[in-house]
Amino acid sequence: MDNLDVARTLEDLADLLEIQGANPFRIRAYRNAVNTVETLSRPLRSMVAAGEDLTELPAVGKDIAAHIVELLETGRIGRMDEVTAQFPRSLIELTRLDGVGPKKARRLFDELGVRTVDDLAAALAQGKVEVLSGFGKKSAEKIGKAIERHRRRVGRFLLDEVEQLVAGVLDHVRGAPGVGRVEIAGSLRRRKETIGDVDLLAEYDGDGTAIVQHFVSYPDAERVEAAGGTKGNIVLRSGLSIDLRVIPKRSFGAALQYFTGSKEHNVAVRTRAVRDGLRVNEWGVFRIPEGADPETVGKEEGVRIAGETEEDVYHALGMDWMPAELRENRGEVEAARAHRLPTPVTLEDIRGDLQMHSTWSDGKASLEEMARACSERGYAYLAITDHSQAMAMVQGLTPERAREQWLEIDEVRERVPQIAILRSAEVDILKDGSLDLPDDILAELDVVVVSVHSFMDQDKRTMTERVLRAIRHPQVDILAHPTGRLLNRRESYELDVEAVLEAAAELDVALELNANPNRLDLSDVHVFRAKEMGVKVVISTDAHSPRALANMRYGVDQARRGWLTREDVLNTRSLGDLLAWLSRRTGGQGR
DNA sequence: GCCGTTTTCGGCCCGACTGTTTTCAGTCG
Repeated sequence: MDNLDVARTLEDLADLLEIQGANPFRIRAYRNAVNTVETLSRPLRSMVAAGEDLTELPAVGKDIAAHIVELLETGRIGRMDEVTAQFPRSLIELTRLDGVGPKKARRLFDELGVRTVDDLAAALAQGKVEVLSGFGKKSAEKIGKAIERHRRRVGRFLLDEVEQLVAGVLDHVRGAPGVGRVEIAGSLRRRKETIGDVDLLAEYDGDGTAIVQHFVSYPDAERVEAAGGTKGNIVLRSGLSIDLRVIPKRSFGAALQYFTGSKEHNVAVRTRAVRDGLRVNEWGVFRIPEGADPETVGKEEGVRIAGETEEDVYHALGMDWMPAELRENRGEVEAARAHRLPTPVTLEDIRGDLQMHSTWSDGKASLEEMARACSERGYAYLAITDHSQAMAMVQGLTPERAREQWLEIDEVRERVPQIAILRSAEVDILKDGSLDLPDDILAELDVVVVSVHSFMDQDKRTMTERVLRAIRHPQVDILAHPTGRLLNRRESYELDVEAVLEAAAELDVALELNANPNRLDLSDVHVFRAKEMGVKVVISTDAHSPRALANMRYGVDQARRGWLTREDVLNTRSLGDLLAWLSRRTGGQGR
């Protein structure tokens, strides 16, 4: 049971309490605790084992701390059992349907005995839903469509997919008559690894109905869900839902701040503002007059002190502006007030790419083409990391073929002298943690990258020991895609990431942040933890073609979400500094 | 249920849209 399991359980409990109709503030307390647990970099299990007091954690008090301890020790929470005796856990899934929240889920259960999405589909088919008071024909129709969508959609969208889908919509909205700035907000602006739906903002002074109408006329929109004077929503054929808000110029910064989120970040910002006698909403920052009842004060009443730009909004609250990637309520609000925000690494800081494949294994382009493509990107160095022999299906390198490849590297070095080509390989970590190439070959590589590609179903202890053994090998420099996850497709293998990070810190082995948008492995939370523990991170594309070298930016985005600065990322270093690090164990010899 | 520069009780972020209402509840972000 890791932190995410704990978070999921507490979240389920919050959802069930909401269906039960519990005090909304109690429900919020649970959700706040979920956020703490989700973004906690250290394992709760080891904190409990070390006898640490969980109530020290933000939003975790006596009761929730006890729930967590109980869950870790027994695998259950008594409070949860009480609630599920009354309301089945499957009701939570109902609330995931668009248009169905906790109140409707409860009424469907109480009045129709609906327990699952399938039950609900059956009840709809029998016409039982539309006759319930408060539901009606349109609601029933909407829920039916939500069920279809729910069944079709397996996961959230990947960043690169969303970018392609949104590009056309952006162009379309920018063509609306009289529209000013058009910006992306939401999780897409925060560069989250997966995206649920997209938020766009358009600047326009006046009645926004015409802009919204233009937006919802987008040719690839399969459905229009909403179209009012300030907001519209369309769903593309792919199932991606896109919101557009029309915002007057004086409020554009406040709206951008608000709709960028995250929700947790905004709650923290607004709570902060309330203490200073300010009200923050998507229309601006307002000073509420002394003695006024906040309940009766309108949305734009009081003295406007900010709103046109995001910078103004943060400054009005005594905070520094921060990049959107930091806005996850992981301490950035406090850091912004203390003027201690990190300066996140940028794409321009990257000096080289330390994982890519060529036609020597499963890459699509020759070694020379990859080198030239890296040079065109302005890099100072690259490492060619073809697979090792265990990956026989992709013609992984045997020791003999590795030596042949080095001859070609020598030739390409002469033809492409403007960039340093490092000898490397993505060496398989075999079942028992030994490496897939002999030591004499490893000794002649400039960079040794290791990774797991087989026996991914090993239990946690075995897998962790396997990886630890591999990185203890004195020639190893980088552990690639450390958890093996594929977003929306494959969970990470069982691995004690904390133990691996500890060992990596001690051994001075770097961990890769794989920039492929399907992987983004490490996660932002793991990246954050790596930084805390002083582990170096390498951002690599794992490119199998020149084109895929452009994925570097997704890795940089993820690194920024993990608060990494230029200094934390190994491949921002100059070639000389990188080589110096690579020879850390041989005392500057060889290479 | 949590929390404290309003500190151990009494607060807790805020607004838009939809559908079913006849003044508002529910959902969403």
